[in-house]
Amino acid sequence: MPKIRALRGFRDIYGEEWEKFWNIYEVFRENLELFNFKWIETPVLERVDLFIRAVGEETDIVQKQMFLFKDRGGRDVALRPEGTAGVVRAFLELALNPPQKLAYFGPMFRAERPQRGRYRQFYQIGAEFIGYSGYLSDVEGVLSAYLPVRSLGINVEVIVNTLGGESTKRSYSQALKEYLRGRDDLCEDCKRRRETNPLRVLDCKVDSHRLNPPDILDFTPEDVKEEFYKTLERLKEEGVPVRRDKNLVRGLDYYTGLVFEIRAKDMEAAQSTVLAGGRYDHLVEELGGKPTPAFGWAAGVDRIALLYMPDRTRKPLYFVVRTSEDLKEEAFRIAMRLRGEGKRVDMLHESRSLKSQMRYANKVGARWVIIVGEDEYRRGYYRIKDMETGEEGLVAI
RNA sequence: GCGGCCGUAGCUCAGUGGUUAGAGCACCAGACUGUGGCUCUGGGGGUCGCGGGUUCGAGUCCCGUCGGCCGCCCCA
Repeated sequence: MPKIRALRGFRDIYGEEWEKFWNIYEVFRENLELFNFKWIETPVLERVDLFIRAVGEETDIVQKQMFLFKDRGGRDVALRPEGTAGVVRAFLELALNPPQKLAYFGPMFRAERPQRGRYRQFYQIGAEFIGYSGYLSDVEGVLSAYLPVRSLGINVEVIVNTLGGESTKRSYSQALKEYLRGRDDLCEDCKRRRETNPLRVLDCKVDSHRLNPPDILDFTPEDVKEEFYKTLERLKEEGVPVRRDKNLVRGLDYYTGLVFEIRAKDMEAAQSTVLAGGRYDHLVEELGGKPTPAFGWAAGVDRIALLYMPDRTRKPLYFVVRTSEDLKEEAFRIAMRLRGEGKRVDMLHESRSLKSQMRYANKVGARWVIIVGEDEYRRGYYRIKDMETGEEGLVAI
């Protein structure tokens, strides 16, 4: 029989990596608890219109990366490519009153070409501040993202920029196009991009262009600009390693104001962005709610797992072995009794020689081996061996 | 979606078109029978990713396909 393999870009998360995922989630959970977040789990499958409206018709995510199909009722559905749309939909559907801080953790799906730190099913931890406006909520939003990452001990920097607002975005985009048209020293990709997606030219990896494009801040209203500077200052005061990059842009249409990325310093550029987000003041309205300001971010768990080394402190392992198969039941009883005392205990069930059981106990890292032996058992004892010192002692059953 | 590199044992890999495809590690079992690690000995395990083609003969050459990595695109 030919083996059935996982689909391209889909994978099994197992053992040590699963442990990492869970630890990363725990650290985020503890940190978000400090901000009084509520947790929410929304469906993996939604009507495709939700994402078209939320993420943007013209984005690559919607144009070519969604897993799309018709369900049995003929509805057009999609596996969620990101988390914000579903959370905002739920916010409206559950008729929650703003303000709300909602956090989530789960798989997202995008049909991209997979590579390291990029999978077709990937995991995000995200947080949404719905019904929050003002620069302090921008500050709180970035802090709620930075603190958990810092707790994980990852060496990062925070990069921020502002998109100013709807009208700013448009007029800036126009000005940028005109600026780029006048240049013939761009790479081939950028020459194409300057018409289709001029903002993208700004973070082109080919830095030989030596561009000096117009700054979006010059197109931003004074009050928004002031708040942006205040945000930057407050973040520095809070000890966040933050800097502005006027070329930072985000791929989702719904962002309106502050945008930010958290980048790992010890990682190749392709995987270095481990978390990103920003302000989206029009999305709630776009999905049929009242005008509601909001801010959110999502962390890429798969990428964080590449950087995070857990200080795994598991309980020491007790391993129960027996000298003959007749004592298997008794060994099992002892194992369960120790588990009842909260100890981590394991044993083999197949019949193997004592030597083989010992070898196995050693391999799986047992700290202590409980030896259930015939002689001792008759006298009402079992033997306990310290696998580090080799010392043995008798314990009454 | 585009381009490049790659695919041989569980893992890392070797294998000038020519017998029954190898190594190290890992695994299993023994080494004067109730005790792990070290050493020694032995053993199991491979449709050479999959499918075609060329050839007397293909792991080796060609095509396709699937998968991985890297770059692009894009993004967490």
